[in-house]
Amino acid sequence: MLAAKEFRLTKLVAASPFRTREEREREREEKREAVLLAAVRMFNARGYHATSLDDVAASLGISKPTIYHYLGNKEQVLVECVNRGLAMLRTAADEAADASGTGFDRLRAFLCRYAQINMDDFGRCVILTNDEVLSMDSATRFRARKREIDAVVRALIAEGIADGSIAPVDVRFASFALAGALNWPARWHDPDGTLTPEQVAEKLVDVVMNGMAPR
Amino acid sequence: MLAAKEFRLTKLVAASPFRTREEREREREEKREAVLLAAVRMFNARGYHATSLDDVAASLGISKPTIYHYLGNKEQVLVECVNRGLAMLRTAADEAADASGTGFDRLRAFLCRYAQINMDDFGRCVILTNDEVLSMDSATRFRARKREIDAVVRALIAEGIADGSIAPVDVRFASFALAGALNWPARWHDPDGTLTPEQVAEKLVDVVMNGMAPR
DNA sequence: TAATCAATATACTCGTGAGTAGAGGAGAGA
DNA sequence: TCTCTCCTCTACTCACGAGTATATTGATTA
Repeated sequence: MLAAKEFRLTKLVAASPFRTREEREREREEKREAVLLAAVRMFNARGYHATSLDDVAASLGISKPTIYHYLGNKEQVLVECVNRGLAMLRTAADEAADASGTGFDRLRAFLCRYAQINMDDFGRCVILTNDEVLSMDSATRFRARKREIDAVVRALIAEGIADGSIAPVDVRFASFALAGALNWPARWHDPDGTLTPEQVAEKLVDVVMNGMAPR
Repeated sequence: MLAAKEFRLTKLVAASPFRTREEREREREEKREAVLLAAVRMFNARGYHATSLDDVAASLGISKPTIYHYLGNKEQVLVECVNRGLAMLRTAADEAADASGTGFDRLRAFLCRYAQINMDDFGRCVILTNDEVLSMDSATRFRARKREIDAVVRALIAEGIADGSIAPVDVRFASFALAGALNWPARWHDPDGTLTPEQVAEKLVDVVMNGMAPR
């Protein structure tokens, strides 16, 4: 069995319709991910309540029970989507915490990444999902994970104030203002537009870091 | 008839259960407004789709057909709510356009008012309502009215840049960033919290106008 | 080769919520 | 007093969408 798989891996034979256990598991994963991607795009475009799993299934050319074969229920579909977005944010936050440089520079770098994630399919979903649509349980976990990200922003601001690279602003309100400014693209950014998420992020972060007042 | 009303207006008699035509019309208006207020609060708290008109009616101690007696359908309820919010914004925008002072000062004053409106019941509704929930027709009008407000923000920024009171920022992205930062309280502000909308608005505007960089 | 399992479909159930039909009661006006 | 209009209700209809029961097919395993 192992020999057969090794042989096939050498690509000496055409792709076989017979799958090994790993291949089947990988395919299952791929299908699950495809369902989530199709779902998150429709959730983002039309809203969670306005999107039926029949619609999602149709967009993939499958039927609703197939979705239920891969995911427990509609809420779990949404939860998996926001979890992917939250995971990206978490990674970015961890990198910011480990980075070196002034508070200002580290905050700036993190915010750029944060804004970019908010223009990703799964990242947008984190912003567009209101916790009222979730069950109490999921909503609690969701809020907790968002709070973790916010805590990192506040820590970075505080560090910047401590090292003198950031003006002595009100940390709480600064984090609210930054979050709002950088979450907003989740609602207006057009992925087909001329500007890439990187460019949009850069420009927004410039404005919010420097403010309006001439210096 | 007129004499009877005049007599009653002198408050020489106790309030009568018999209504004049004007009183009846005013009462009808009041009831309509009460429906809208109850509806917008539930829409804001639980989302438009998740709120049934049965719920709204129950919160007023009436039945659903009574709501239909005052308003055409569910979408019209929502449209009337956002129109009230948009009207407040429009008024604030007109005042800003007529005000005197530097671009910076006028922008600052307008943004404070803008942020406060976003913490009002009807103002929040403007932010929380995604145009996908509206019919194409209503959505088009909605977007157009929001664009008018945005145009005022951009004009104020441009004037500020012209008169030197505002740094030469990218007008488009500055307006996006400001809008995002000041719209966000619609999602997190707690009306029962310790800070009034005025205080919140003031603090947020401070942060976004001055930025993070030490000056 | 028989039994099993994975993937998918069709065709349901069932609850919910928008919107309506129609009745009743109460004040206004003739 | 009779009628009209306004307000409100109870009791529906109807569509939609979440979730399920069950059949089928093809591959896997014993």
